[in-house]
Amino acid sequence: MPFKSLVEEPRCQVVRTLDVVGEKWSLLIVRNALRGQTRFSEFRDQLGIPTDILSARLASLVEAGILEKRVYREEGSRERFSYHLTEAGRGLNLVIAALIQWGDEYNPSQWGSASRMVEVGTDQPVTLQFVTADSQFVPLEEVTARPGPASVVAW
Amino acid sequence: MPFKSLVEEPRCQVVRTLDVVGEKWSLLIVRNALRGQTRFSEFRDQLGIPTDILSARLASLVEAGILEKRVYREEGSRERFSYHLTEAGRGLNLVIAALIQWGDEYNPSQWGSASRMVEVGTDQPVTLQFVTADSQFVPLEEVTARPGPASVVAW
DNA sequence: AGGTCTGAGTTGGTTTTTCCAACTTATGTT
DNA sequence: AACATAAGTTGGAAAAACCAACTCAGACCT
Repeated sequence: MPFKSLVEEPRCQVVRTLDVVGEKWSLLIVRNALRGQTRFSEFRDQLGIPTDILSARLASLVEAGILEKRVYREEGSRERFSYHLTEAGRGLNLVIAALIQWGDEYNPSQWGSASRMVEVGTDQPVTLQFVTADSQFVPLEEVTARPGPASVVAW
Repeated sequence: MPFKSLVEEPRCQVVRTLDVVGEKWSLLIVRNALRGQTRFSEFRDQLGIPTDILSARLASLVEAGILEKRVYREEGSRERFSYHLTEAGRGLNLVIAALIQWGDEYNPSQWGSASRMVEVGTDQPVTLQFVTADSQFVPLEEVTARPGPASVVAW
């Protein structure tokens, strides 16, 4: 657990979120889960992650409420476990999409994009935009962070 | 450098982006830079990061084109270095905003939000939304990833 | 000229994570 | 009974992070 303090929950959302998904491999597991993968062996084979780390990450993602551990049984097999995204886990496609979009824009690969975000029904590509409450688009350069209610002295 | 391979640049944007900002502390340095911090001592004091790690991260962020190292001289001091976001670095406020928004929604603090994203001129709060090419909003659950041009077998 | 201060690091040694390969466990099949 | 398989565990090596102490180069003071 990279940034967690035992005495006090960190105030900053960035820190709190990175507590949950900032460890190595965590977001990649979530990304693969968003692609529909649910099993230990799928994550292991697709990501090439060491199995002890995978085991630890799955446990901490379950504990963080991002994955849910379920029992399944395949024809002629014993019971096994699978891992399914919760609503909070599915919410992380916001973060994944941001990483994809930044990578496409500022760190493109010579081979083009490996994945695109699309609307499920229509397969139309979608992008992330900053939007005000009255649905006005705001360019990225015109957006900044300000201290909110929970900021006491520093952020 | 967490995920980098020397023989081949990874195809997936998520992996490529995490190569650059996935190490511990990197995104927090960027976040503080977005708040206007530029100096070694500011990052050190605000983040509480070990100085050798800070030194290494600043160097790798410079190398990745996210920060730019500049010389400055204060009244009655010798020349020193400061670190300024490049355009690519400023683009990371997309990622920071996604982390903040996810944290607010799925992992809220009892003290409320420590920071809000706002439009610079008006201070109106902004949120990240998925949008199609013809400016239609798409709810998060209706968005998924699909393989793009650079995906050969797996993603 | 010598001593002190300050920002920005570097260095050496310890602790924590990650990695890797080999092993285990609980079934179900042959 | 022997073998196969998914889902892990375990032990030891390598890498990364952490911490405290130290350096370095100019500015400033006496």
